[in-house]
Amino acid sequence: MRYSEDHKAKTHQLILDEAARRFRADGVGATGLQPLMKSLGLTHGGFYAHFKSKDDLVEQSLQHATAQLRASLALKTGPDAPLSQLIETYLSPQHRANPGQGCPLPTVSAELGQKGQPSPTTDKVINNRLQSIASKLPGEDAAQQSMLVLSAMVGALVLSRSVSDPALADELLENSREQLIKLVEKPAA
Amino acid sequence: MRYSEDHKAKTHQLILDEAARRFRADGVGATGLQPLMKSLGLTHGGFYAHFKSKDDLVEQSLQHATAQLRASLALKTGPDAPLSQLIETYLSPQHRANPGQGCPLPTVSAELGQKGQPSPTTDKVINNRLQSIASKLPGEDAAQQSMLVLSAMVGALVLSRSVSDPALADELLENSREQLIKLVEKPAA
DNA sequence: TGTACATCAGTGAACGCGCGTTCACTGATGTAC
DNA sequence: TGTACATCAGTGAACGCGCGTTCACTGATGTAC
Repeated sequence: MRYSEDHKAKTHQLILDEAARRFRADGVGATGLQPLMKSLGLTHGGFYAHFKSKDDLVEQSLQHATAQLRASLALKTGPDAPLSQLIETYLSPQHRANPGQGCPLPTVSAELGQKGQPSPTTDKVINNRLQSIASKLPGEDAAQQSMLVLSAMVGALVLSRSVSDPALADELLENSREQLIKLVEKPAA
Repeated sequence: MRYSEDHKAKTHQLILDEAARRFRADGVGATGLQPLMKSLGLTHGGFYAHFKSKDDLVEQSLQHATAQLRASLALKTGPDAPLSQLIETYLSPQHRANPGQGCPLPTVSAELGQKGQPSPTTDKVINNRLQSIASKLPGEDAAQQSMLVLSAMVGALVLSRSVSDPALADELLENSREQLIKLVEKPAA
């Protein structure tokens, strides 16, 4: 059957949306193309009309997730929001509970890095975040400090999601958040 | 063939050693039991004389890695070494380059957490680390601060390993290390 | 306006592959007599 | 001391399964005449 002009582009976006969500929520390795396509009401064979390979989809999903996230962040908090607000959002229970809609660094990027297949897109995402953080930090070593801040943000999310005791998960998230905010508001001399 | 009395225990340890290394270096999902046993000169069928399942091996490997790490850390740095030394070791190029011998939190625990199958052993490892860090921190909120410190340590390692540009990987590791040491030596009021 | 043809997103069977797990079997050595 | 038997760590074929990928095919719609 032949479809309307923009039909293929729409399907392409549907696959990308769902893949970006699943890759972050369940992991790249644990996400099969067959179940993915089936959940969209499609058969798996058609996948290769849209993407060259699974690796291609992973790469595009990573970029897609980044673009989505930037857009949604721009809505919630303006570009000149204070750093504490960014930390508050990043280390929120909502973000922890919804990896599929969240930052790909603790999920997709970490998984690719562990496999020894890091993507240059991860570098871009990190550099972007670092710039954004550094621009909100006072002092001469804002660039250096921004790396510590980003590490703490990603690490707290990873740890909070790795733990089996919900109380410990909450503590890790809350204390990291509060201590980090305290740090960026009262930087050490 | 029948073997000497302690032969089975030795084989058990060999499997555990190699599994603990591979799970951290390559990931749990990417480590097959067949290649694992073959690399030890054994056939895969014999695996189930030693472990109930792959999940059982994962759990035991996580505990094994933790015990190994505690022993090697006790050798390198005494229990009353300053926090800066612990950070220096954790965020060293050596640790980043050798996940198979390193801390399981950024590797195995993170992977299990992402899959939604966190192990209580992870909780124990984290609690242990937090206590060790907090005991070396001054001030009343040492327990709260220790969570930020551990988050930063794990996050810096994860990010540094996720990046494709070696220069950026070095920067992330070095700056996180230096800024974190600066923080714990000159805590904010 | 009506008919023949081209297009191409999507179909679904099939491919080889590696996975975790099972199981009947092997055979060198320890034990019993 | 010599022989028959029990033990059991390790063997290797086989199981069903889901994976990524390929490919000949379908059929509704747009285009050409």
